[in-house]
Amino acid sequence: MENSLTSSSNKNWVRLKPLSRSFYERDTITVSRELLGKVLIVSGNGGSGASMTAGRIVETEAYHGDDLASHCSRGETPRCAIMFGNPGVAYVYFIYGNYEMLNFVTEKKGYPGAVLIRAVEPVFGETLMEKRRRRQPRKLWTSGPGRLCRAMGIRMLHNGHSLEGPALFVADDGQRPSRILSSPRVGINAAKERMWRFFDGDSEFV
DNA sequence: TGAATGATCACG
DNA sequence: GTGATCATTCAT
Repeated sequence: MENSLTSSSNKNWVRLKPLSRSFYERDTITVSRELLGKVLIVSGNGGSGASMTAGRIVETEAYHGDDLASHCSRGETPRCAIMFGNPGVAYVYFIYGNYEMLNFVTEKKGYPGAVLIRAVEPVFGETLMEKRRRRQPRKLWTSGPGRLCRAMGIRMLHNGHSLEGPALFVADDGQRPSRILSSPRVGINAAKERMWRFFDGDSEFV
């Protein structure tokens, strides 16, 4: 017998299909909201063995071209060039000398947009997440953009990687948050009036 | 509350 | 080349 919510079988998550490019090729704010409740699935361990982790997205932030807080607010630079490119691609950057941040490129090619993934709830591969997050309590495994990248093995090598699978993708398993809330973005000084942080109001991981 | 830690970008 | 800044995290 398998319970779809509690089973630890890989197959439940592996069988999920990646959302297609068209999901991402839309308004960044729409994509930010619709990503809540979807499942992020990451496979591979930098060549050092098989691994898979999965987490339900519970917190996102929108960034786009007409936005003083965006990396692309002053036009195209080497780092943010990927935001001008194809949607449905990972934009990963390294910051504060320590942390990777995972984003998904949105909007039509030529207009820069991305969604920052700020928190997920672990749903698969928790043993591996715990190991990667060394002794931290469960709630600190994936609550925060740097933490979730650590827990799920997301590195700079994922920058530019397609989100149409199989190494890194998002899938819809039918679950949706019952309450979506919004607020100003975290750690941002510019454009504070924009309520472009979206989160699951019932999640303990935000 | 502040240190850690290194890539990025604007400037010249 | 230089220095200020940074979509953070963790320990004090």
